[in-house]
Amino acid sequence: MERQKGVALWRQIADRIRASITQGDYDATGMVPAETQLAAAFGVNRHTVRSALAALAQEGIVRAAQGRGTMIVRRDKFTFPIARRTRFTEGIGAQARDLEGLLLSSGREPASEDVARRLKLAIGEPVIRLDALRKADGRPLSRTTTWFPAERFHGIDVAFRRRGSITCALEDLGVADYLREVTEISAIHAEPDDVADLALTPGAIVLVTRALNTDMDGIPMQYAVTRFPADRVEFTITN
Amino acid sequence: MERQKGVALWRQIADRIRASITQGDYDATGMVPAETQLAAAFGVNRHTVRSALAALAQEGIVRAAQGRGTMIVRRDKFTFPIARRTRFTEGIGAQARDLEGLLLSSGREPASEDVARRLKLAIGEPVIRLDALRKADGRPLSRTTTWFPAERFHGIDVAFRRRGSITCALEDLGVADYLREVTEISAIHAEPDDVADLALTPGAIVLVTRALNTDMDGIPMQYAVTRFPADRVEFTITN
DNA sequence: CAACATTTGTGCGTATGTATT
DNA sequence: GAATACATACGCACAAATGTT
Repeated sequence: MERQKGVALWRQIADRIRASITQGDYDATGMVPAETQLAAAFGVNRHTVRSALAALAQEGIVRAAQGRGTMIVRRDKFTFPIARRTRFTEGIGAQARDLEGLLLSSGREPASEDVARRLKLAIGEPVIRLDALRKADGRPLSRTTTWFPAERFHGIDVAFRRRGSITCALEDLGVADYLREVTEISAIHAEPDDVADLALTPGAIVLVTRALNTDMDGIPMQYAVTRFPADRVEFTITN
Repeated sequence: MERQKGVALWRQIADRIRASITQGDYDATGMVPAETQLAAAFGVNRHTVRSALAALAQEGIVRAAQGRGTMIVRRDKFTFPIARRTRFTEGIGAQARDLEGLLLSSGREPASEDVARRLKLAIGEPVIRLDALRKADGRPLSRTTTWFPAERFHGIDVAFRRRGSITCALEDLGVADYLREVTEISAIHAEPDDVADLALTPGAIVLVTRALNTDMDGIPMQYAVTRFPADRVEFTITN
């Protein structure tokens, strides 16, 4: 391996491996050669190859598995539409064969500063919190924490557990329709909880949405913070 | 350092340093202690500390500088509104003291498959491409590549260079108003170009928007792919 | 200006642990 | 169980950047 001036060896190697992957050199096996082989091929120490592979893993291009090797990752994304009538289940609907919504936990709690501000409640007023995980074709697709004013939406947790969908649960509570008022989107690195819940690798990207839904009269109804694995989801806003 | 079963040492150390940072232990200097000091404090090898710091750097919490140390990063985000009338300059407007738009390069070229589809042109029809960098208060805020149908928008490159804003440039070409038809949002790890253009570190997150603007008659006018540093920007969609 | 100490960056060698085949 | 392959951790050495003397 020739040393380019000023560019670390492991970076050069990462670039070359990335190029080989996109060029399809490893398509036969779908795997990158073993670290020892790469080290020999490039004439560097195995640690140097590991630095390169770590960078690629962090980019989500490859995924190393202890004892098996380093696999090349290829997956396409779900498109999640964001509009005035945003519905999770309908939105993803046709893109997956199988959708499920799991209620992880729920509870009644006093509204935090953030939740109170969004739902236009006083701080400390009771809200119902739902923690839900949504899966598409068996793979985690989102992790939502959502809050409802407690008095108006008593029983929403039971309804959600039964129906597996917020929209359906709200129907059961007599809410025929609702609107998405505002959505905030940001992106961060996966935190330990995300790694666990969304089956991500540390360093993966999580898209975070903060959404406020109102009833047809414009009264705040639901505030939801949802975390999506960025390698499996993208958003579409149609105006 | 006690070894927890099944959790790598460097992860435990990363968690402890992160906790110390959020707790404000290092606020006096705004820096993390030197690697050798941390290694001694935790009773581990310097490489182990480096793994931990690398993870934190990758999360954007710290930033290491050769010869100086590892600084704690603290910054807040610009909010970029996405709506039917989305205008970059107006959108960021009040949030920055100083906004500038730089034309990096421009040219006339045949429409690629992607560009042609979005602009509803035939593949190969001439389009004008603009590469622009936007800065807020001297810091790169976005990197846009945008395409216009060549015949209708002849001279847009000159106009943009003069005005530093797409909206103003379009005004000069007689386009008083336009609408955002659709916006796609995804998030990826920074690529080498992003690192250079947006002054990011490798491993940072880039928010990518793909937007189609039409004129008031709904005719596709501009297709833009914009890359934002995720640590400096978030999006708001108001329905 | 030069010399020096400090601090992070890179790379190699070695050893051991752990998961998979 | 044995072989293979990735994961973690330590130790050493030197390079490169920075700040100080």
